[in-house]
Amino acid sequence: MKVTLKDGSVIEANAGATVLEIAGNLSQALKKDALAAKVDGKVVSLDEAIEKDCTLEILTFEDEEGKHALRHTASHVLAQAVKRLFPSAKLAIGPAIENGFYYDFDIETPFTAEDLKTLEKEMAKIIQENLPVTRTELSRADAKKLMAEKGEDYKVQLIEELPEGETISFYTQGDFTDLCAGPHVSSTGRVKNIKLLRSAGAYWKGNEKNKMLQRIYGTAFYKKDALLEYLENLREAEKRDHNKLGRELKYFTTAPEVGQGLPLLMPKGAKVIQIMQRFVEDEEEARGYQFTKTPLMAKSDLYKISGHWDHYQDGMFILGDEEKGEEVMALRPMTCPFQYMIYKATHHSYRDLPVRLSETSTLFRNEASGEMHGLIRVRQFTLSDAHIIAVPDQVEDEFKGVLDLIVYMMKATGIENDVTYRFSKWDPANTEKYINDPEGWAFSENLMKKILDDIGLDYYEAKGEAAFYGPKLDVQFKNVFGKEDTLFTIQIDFGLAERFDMYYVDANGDKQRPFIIHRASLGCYERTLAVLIEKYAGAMPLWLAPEQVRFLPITDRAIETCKKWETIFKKVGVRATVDTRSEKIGYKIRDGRTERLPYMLVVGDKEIEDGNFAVWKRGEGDLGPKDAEGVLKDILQEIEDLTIF
RNA sequence: GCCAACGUGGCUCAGGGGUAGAGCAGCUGAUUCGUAAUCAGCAGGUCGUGGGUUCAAUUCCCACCGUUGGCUCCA
Repeated sequence: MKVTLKDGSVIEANAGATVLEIAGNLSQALKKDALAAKVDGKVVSLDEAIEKDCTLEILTFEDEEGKHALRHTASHVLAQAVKRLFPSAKLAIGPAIENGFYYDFDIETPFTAEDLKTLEKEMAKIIQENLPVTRTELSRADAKKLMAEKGEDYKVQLIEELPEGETISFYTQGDFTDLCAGPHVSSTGRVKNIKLLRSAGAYWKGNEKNKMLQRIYGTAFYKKDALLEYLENLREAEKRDHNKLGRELKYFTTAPEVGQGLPLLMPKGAKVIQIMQRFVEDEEEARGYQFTKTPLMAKSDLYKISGHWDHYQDGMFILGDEEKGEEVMALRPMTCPFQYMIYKATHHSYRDLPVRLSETSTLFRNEASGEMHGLIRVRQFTLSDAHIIAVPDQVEDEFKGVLDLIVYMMKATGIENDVTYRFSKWDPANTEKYINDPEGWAFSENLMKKILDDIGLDYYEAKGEAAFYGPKLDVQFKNVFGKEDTLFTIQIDFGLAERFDMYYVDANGDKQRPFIIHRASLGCYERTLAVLIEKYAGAMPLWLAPEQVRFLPITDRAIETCKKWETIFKKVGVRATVDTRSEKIGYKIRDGRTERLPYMLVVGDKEIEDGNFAVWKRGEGDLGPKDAEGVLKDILQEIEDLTIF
């Protein structure tokens, strides 16, 4: 039998030889690090017997699939440890995930932090035992019988749900057997470096109507150094956590009396948001948007038309009790219906379209109490919102124009390489959540797909992530904990024009339904601020820095000169202050560094004499004395360079 | 909303059944200083809130509120 290797070379092997045996002929190093293999493109365990000619690729921890196999086995080791220490626990599922693995258990009492330590020790034992991991296949009936005998109700359910004809396989290590498609590494001894990270509740099948299971998250690495480095990186990343740093640097705070999800933006945070807002509004105006200012609340009637009353009521703050005969109002969770009323207030010819209505819009959403997170998930936020009402022919160009605007905003804030694009589609099975109009969905999703492919955007598709009225292109960002959130979004809405009876008059004098694009250009400012704090570890780009320049007088004699320059800097739009405290220069520098100031300009007797500043620049340190006028010019130039492309 | 952990002065934390401590920040005074913390003094907390157990609770128990991570949801 001929086995073709990754490098194209062909080796002879006996039919029925296992991958490991074949690999053994290759090189000791590769054999030692081998975790799994790819045979004809299919990932398999190393004990897989090969019967006929094939291509073979050995997978190590360097390969995604190898990493996956190791971590998947680690999750089985965890499950085995749980079954040993908590025999009554029932197994649900335990996959490898991006940076590790988890396993869900149904257990009477949730795991404590202590339990995790004990489990980790038990896992170490199982690893020490170096149990071979073996695969067996069973018929559907036998598989069900086996799991039912063991009382593994969840596994029985999983088997029942497997499609007809699917191979049903089990993996066994010592006294532990689990339903699993595999592949796995060859023995528990291969899983060397594990760490359990946390326990958490998780609903069976991710549905909150189902029972809550106990999930344990962990990670595993092939090399110990890599594990330690990963854990260290986690700690480092968390130092950039906007929720900690943003408070320390006085961007925002919260107060229990004000409420959950209602952050208070302090002067520095408010300043950054103001800068972004001005930037966005100026840019949008230049790109043909018109601005509106609409009410923060409306009668329930409006939301009944829009569909929010049916699809989004849980997410709204509702005022007034209908049963008491009061008028029922709701704080707005979205801007759309308000801007639609503006559109409807005028008759529109096809010649008027597209109409681009923008609004810096404060919205209210009643998030579940466990959901709030710093500035990223809040109950009140301000969105750089807009709706483009267009004739069908214009949708493509408008969509591309919006994407161009968003990319422009990302370049200005420097985050264009930190995002991923998600094409969010509906889930036909979930008629509760979505407008049930399969034709409309098909049309708008195809249209969006065509546009995305046309642009050549690198995106992935996600079912069940659409808005209730149409598909979305979401620009996703991961925070320091690896949690992903939507930063910007472009949505094609095929449903609401009909509901609101919005129309334009076409060339034949007939009424036609327009398409509507919903979009956010720089997202919601609170969230964007959070992202910037994490991205830059609090050191805002110069043009966004709430304080750009601080003058540091060395003695009181220099205060007057500093104040004079402060006025000059401010006059040309540079945000400058003077540190007039009677402290040593080292103390003031230290303070400025902690606050991540972009520039500190030190002024002493020498500088006054020579008309200089001793320049301290963030990231570069002490640059020595420079001509005062020249410094101002350079700073102004730098600010301009950052925002003009 | 659900699961877990946590809640001590503005911040970071120590302590622990007998009614609280440090550093930083703040204030006052002195110092006028050359690139990551000048010195001294002062002030600041009914230990998240409310119940319960106890002779006694900040410490133990319960509930609520809040914070953090996860689930569901989502800009």
